[in-house]
Amino acid sequence: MSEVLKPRVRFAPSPTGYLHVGGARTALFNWLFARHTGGTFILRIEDTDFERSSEAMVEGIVEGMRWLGLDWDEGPFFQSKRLDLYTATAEKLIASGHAYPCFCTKEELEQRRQQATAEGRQPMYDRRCRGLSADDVQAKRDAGLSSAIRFATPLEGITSWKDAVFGKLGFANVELEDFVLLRSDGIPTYHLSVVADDMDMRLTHIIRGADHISNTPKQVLQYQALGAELPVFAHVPLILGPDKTRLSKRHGATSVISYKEMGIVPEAFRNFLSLLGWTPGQVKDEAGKDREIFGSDELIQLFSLEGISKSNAVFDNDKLAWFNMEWIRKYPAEKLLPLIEVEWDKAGLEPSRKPKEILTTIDLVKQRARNLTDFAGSFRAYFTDDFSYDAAAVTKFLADENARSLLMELAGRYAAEADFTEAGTEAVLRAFAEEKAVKAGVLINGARVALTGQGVAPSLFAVMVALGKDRVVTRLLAVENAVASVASPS
RNA sequence: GGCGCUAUGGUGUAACUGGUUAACACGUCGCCCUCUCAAGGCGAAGAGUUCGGGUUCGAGCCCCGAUAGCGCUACCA
Repeated sequence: MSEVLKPRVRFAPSPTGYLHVGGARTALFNWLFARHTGGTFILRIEDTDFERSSEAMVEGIVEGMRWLGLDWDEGPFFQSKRLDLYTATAEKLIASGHAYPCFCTKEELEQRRQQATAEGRQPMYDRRCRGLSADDVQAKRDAGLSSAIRFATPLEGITSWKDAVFGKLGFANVELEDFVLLRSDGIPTYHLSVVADDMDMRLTHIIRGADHISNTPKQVLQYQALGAELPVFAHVPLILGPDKTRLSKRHGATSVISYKEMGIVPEAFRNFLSLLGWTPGQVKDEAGKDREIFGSDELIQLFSLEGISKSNAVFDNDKLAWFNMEWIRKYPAEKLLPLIEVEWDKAGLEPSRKPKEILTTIDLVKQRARNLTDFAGSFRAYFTDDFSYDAAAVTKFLADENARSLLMELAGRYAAEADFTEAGTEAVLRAFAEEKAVKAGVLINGARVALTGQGVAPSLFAVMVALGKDRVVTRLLAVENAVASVASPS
């Protein structure tokens, strides 16, 4: 009978927008909790607001979750297909005297609300339909009036629960209005559908944004009215923008997918998000300092509700950039390649290199990548012969005609060089510089631009080996093209 | 306005059940390395824990008050 109860949790977005970072973090925490405890993670789409919900948004959410590697065990369930459950739940509530029909129209309600605020009163529903007798109700029904169903909140007392993050939380019942469960068109409101579903899906823990704290008492009341056991509520603090207001479009990218498009690697985003409002405590590295780079297995192992913080957190792009850099460097080239290929496609780049060369080259340049788009941008010349020169770099390092002719001459030396290794190529260049009585730096910097089109690159000789002898010779000989392309921009 | 929550450097966090000069990471600045730029190494600045009271031998941790920020205040979710 009493098998060990495995936690059941859910992520329940409403498809009224793409998966935004706040939602993603909630999903992540639920997922981490489920995986840590060996529980079940359910995806439920809260699409009872037909006006604002759309199929495309559902796909956007799913895409975002897949990108982050958040897989679910059950669902997706759609509330729009479970309406019978909600009406049945509402009827139970009516039968037990916990809910009642309300015939006030939206317009009447709105008008009373405005009047109340104008007179300085609380704009709360005045419960005028709560006292309707069975005859009154029948009479209105006969007159063809439609009704919403409201919950009859207790007129006194306190509704409280123990939140896993915030501790004991409570609201005076007088502050709670007789909220609507079922709209007059029979569609449930959020208040009803969440608890009906959470109960039906036997959820044990409700991990969600702290913006839901205020309507938790409305849900607790329904659990009590239905005689159901309360799940554990865990409210997660919100994510704010740099100006400490709730993160929104004003702050720039807010959808998870836009971070993918910016060249962020999923591990980096997940790692960053996990540490926003949660901490595993002190996890030391070999040097005894706190570590923050965690892969998903480690996050799963470390995650616990106790580590969730109570205060809101600011989304810091700089820190995300740092995680991204760390993770790109950590990725083996084989794993990076498919992600890079997406960037190449977008940039119309077709690598003119052999697959094996590509992998070693990725390993060389990933050390200084800040995001995936770099591989199709400033690293372009490493993968294709179809690249252009950076004007500033050409002006800075290839302005001297003499240097350019030396580079062309140097090409000849390389063509004849048998030992095309880092040490070999360096020896050739330094000997050549000495012979011509020029500084090696001049040739090195010039060669870098000729070979990569950029003023910034890894160590020149490592670049040479990565590109291979033929390419090095060809590109050095083509050094005048660099100057020409910059002088007469197409 | 009402109700609720929160409050540690610029940012994210740490600080065992109150007990050394409040720690770590990102960011910032400087130095080193060097063929460029990152990275890396070394170092520095930056909070006396929102403010004011109180309890205590002792408070970032407990209590009270203030302030600020955020959330909710819909027949949205």
